Amino acid sequence: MVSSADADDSGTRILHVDMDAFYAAVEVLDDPSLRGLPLIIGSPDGRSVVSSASYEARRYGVRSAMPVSQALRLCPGARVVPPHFSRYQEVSRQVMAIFESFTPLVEPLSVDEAFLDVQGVRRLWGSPARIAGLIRERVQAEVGITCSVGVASTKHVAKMASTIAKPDGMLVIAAADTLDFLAPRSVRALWGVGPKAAESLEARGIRTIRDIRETPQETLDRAVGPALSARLVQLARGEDARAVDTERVEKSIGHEETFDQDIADREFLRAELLRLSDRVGARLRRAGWETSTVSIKIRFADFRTVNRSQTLTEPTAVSQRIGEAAQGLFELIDRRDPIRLVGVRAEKLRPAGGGALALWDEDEDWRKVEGAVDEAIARFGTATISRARHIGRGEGRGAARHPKDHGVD
DNA sequence: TCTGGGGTCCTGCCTCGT
DNA sequence: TCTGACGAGGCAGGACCC
Repeated sequence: MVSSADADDSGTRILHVDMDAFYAAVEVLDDPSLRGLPLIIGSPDGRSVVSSASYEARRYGVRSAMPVSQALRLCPGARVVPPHFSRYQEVSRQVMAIFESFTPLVEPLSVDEAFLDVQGVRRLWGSPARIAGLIRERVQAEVGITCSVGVASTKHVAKMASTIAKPDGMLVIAAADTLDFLAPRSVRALWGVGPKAAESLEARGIRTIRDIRETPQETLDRAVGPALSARLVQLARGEDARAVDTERVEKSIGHEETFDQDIADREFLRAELLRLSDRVGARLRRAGWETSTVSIKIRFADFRTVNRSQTLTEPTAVSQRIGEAAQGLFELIDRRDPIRLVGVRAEKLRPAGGGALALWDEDEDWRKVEGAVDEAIARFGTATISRARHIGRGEGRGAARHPKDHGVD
């Protein structure tokens, strides 16, 4: 589906750009002999699931997150290609650079999609619909793969539009058309409605977004809980005040691994926890973070999953201490059955070295300082206000930072 | 049939301090 | 000194997203 560049885009400012079957497209880019074939990106053996599938494979019912074995039963002629994540990252950087050449307000959601706010660059590039067209052309010409774009007044509607536009399409929803666009669509199309929430809503006769608008709040609360129901009502009304956020920070870092076969050997499992802790610690140190909460995840052969977490007496980025905590948590689990997955995660991150600081400059507006303090407290539970000798450009608005980074007085 | 790995967010329960 | 109410925070589980 392709809206024209002169489609009515009045009241729009948000673009959602989504690469089409991204992993499969990159594999075709690197090996043109794969073009036109049904492709499944995933490990051919073990317990892998489909990470991505070409549109040729999707025609057979192959979907992401489906076990590869099941996908091969649906599409026996498919080629299974192991994923090359570092290569996807590399192509992703190329694509994001194109987005950023149009507007600095780019919020990557994952390797293959991003929100763009183009309100401020209309005089430079033209209307949002025209910018969407230009982006599609440049991604195709410079990277060699296709993308789909949704253009709308809010993030949520832009994302819905890009989904409908797929593959290799573009859909523009003028602000005045938002409610009509939303009304007949399934509740499943709303952000945050997965299989469980959809089942609960449909059991109450709530099937479309129009139904959500017409259902009393108490009924929705009972169906999906107060937090989600409040969000759904807003989205169903076309209200979504979320701005394009260019500075999202990760809140946890973890690694997990599913074994080819279930494992009961405790020593082996303890060693695996140490190995995963080592990877987590290395990532923390690279990012300059410490963790104050370590959690482990254990999934048994029957798929029952348990989590155990512990708040540390001292925050750390030392792999050995994370590993000791992980092993200690593992010993708290009484069940001794074979295990299919173990994971280690570092939560409640803060800058390494201990100081959660809200920095401010001589000439900065005090309201900005207040914002920085709020943010530091929200993230780290504490904030120290310090005057910085120098804060470089582009290092983050009101971000909490460690004194060593800035030469604080 | 057989369910990855990386995350975020919400809910409910429990404990602890005031 | 004891007791109950209440809020904050830790912890566990689960839904959801890509």
